[in-house]
Amino acid sequence: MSTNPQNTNASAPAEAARPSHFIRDIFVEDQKTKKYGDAVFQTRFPPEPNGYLHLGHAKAICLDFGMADDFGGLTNLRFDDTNPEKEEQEYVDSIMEDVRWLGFEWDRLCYASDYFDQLFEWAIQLIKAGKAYVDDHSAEEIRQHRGTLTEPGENSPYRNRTVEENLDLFLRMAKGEFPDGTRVLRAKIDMASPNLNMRDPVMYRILHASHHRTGDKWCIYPMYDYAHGQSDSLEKVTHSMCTLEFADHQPLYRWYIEQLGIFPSQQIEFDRLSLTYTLLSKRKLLQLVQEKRVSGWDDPRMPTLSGIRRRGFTAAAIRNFCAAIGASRTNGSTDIEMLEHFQREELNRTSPRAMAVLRPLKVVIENYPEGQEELVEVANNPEDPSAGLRQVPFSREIYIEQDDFREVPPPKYYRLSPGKEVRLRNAYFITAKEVVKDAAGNVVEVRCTYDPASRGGNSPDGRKVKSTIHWVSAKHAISAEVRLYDKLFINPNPSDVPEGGSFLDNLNPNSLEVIADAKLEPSLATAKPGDRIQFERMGYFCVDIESKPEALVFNRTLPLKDTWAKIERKAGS
RNA sequence: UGGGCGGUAGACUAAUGGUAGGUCAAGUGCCUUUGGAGCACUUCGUCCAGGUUCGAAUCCUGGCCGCCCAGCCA
Repeated sequence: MSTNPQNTNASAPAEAARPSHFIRDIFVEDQKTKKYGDAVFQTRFPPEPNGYLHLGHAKAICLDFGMADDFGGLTNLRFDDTNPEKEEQEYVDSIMEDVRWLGFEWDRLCYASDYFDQLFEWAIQLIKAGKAYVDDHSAEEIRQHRGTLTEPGENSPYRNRTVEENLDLFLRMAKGEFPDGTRVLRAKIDMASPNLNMRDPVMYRILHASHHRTGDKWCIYPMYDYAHGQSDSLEKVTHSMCTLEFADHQPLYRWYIEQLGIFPSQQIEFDRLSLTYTLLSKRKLLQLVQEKRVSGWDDPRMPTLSGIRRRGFTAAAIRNFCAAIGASRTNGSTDIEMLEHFQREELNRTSPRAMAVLRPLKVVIENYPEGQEELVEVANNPEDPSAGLRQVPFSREIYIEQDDFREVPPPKYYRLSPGKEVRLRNAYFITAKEVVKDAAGNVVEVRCTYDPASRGGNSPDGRKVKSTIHWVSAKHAISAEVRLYDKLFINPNPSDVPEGGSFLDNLNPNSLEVIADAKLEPSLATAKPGDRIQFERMGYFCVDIESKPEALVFNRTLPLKDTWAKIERKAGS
C-alpha cells in the first residue's frame, strides 16, 4: 500500500482520527453503491514538474494517497508533462523525493508523456468523427474570436474544413511542416457556450521544443485539458481530485471522455490550501528563488517541502495538519499557528533536550572553588523517560542568556537580577551579587554566589525559587552558528499590497538572524545534519545540511511558546 | 455585467430535517526543575429576509457578500 513504513514512527501515537469531509463521503457512497464494481479505487497525484512541491501540494498528496489508503485503493504518481518549455528533470527528481519524504509510495510511476501516442491516435479519431479541426488562426486571432465573459464567441472560418483536409493538416503539423504558433488542433464544441472552456478549446499546439522524456520525437504537444482526463481514464482512475479552479474544466474533461467512449474517471474539486503569512504560488516562489530573495528552493523559510524539511519540520506533523484541515469547497485561509501547533506537538514528544546559550552573558560564581568542575545529571527528554540521562559539565564560570538577567527587573520578571536567586537547570541555586560593566555601561559579567547544598536543583531547606534558567559551562562550551528563522512575510496575506505594490514589499527583513557564536553544551558536538533537538527554553532546532563537525550549524525550526514575551508585549502596548 | 462554485465563533472544520460539536487562536486558573509541557475552565458562531415544517445550519424563494474563468500554462 501507499504508506511508506520507513517514514512512520512506530512510537508515535496514532495519527489524528480521520474527520469526515465531502470527499470521504463520496468514497463511502461509491463503495456502498459499488460504483466501480469490484475494481479497487484508484487515485493519482499529478504534479507538473515545473517547480518544487510546497505545502499546498502536501494537502493534495495527503488526500490522493490518504483516501486511496483508507479505502484499500491505489495511487499513481503521474507527472503532467505536456509543456516541454517549463518542465525539467530536476523537478521530477525533487518531487519524487518529497512525496516519499512525506511518507507515501506510489503504486505506478506515470507520465502524461507516456500517452502521447495514444492521445495522438485519439485526436485522429476525433478529427474523423468531425469533432476536431485544424485552425490556421494565430493565438491573437483565436483570442479575438473567443468572445468575452458576457458575449459569445464567433466560429473560426476554418471550422468547417473537411475531414480529409483536417487530417492532412494535422499529420503535417506532427511532421514538423509548420512553424510554432501557425496552427492548432481544436475541438469542435460550441463557440457560444457560457463556459469559455467549451468554446472550441485548443487540443494541440505546435512547439518545436525538446521534451525532457520524449526528446525531439514530437513537435506538437497536447494541452492540459486534452491530456488530463484521458490520462486519468487510461490509468482507470476512479477519483480524480484537483483544486477548485478546475471546476469549470469538468464539462470539457467529461466531453473528451464521452466522445472517446473511454473509462469515465470522475473529477472532484476541493479548495486550495491558503496559509497566513505564507505564499503558495509556484510562480512567486520561483521568483523568490530567481531573484535570490532566498537561498534556493530549500531555503528554510520557503513553504516548499524541501524548505520546511530543512527547517526541521517533520512529515508526520504535516500529515497531521493536513488531516486536521480536511477538505472542503470554501476558500479561506488557515492560520499558520495551526501548522505550528502540530509541529510543536510532535517535537515536544520526540526531541531530545540540550542546553544552548544563544546570546551569552558570563557569570562567575565567586564561592565555587577555582579549578573545580563536576558533572550534573540531566534528563534527555522529560516527556520521555526512555530517552535516558546524560552528564553535563559544570564549573565556576558559565554562560547564561543575556535575556535571563536584568539589572533593573521589570514587574513580573522572575529571572536573575541583583540580589535575586534563581535555579540553574539541573545544577544549583545562584544569587546575583554584582555586575561588571564595560566602558559603554553594558553589563558584561555577573558575579554570583551559589548554594552548595542545592546541587541538582533543590535546596534541603525547602526554599523555593521563582525561575529556572539554562546555562553552559564556559570552559566546556562548544561554539556553533545558529540561524534564527522567522516568517518570510510580515503581512498575513503576502499578496495583499496597495496599488502598484508587489508581494516583495511584504517580505520580512528580519526573517533570518544569524548568531555566529552561540555557546552549546559539549554533548552537541556530535550532532549530525537532520538531528532535531530542543534547546531548553529557546525552541526546536535541527542541524542544517551545511553543518560540519568543526563548524556546526543549527536552524531554529520553531521557538517554544513564550509566555514571558506575551506579558512583555502586553505591558508594552 | 455571462457562467461556475461557495458563505457555521478571530481561523479551519463537523452536524446529511431532531441537543450547533471538535481543533487552532485568545483569556482565566492549577501545576511545574523549561515563564516549556500538561490539566481544568471561559469567551465567541449558522450572511440577510421571507417561506415549508411539530421542528431548519440543513429544504424552497429572493437578496447580499466572496472566490474562479476570456493562455497555443497547468
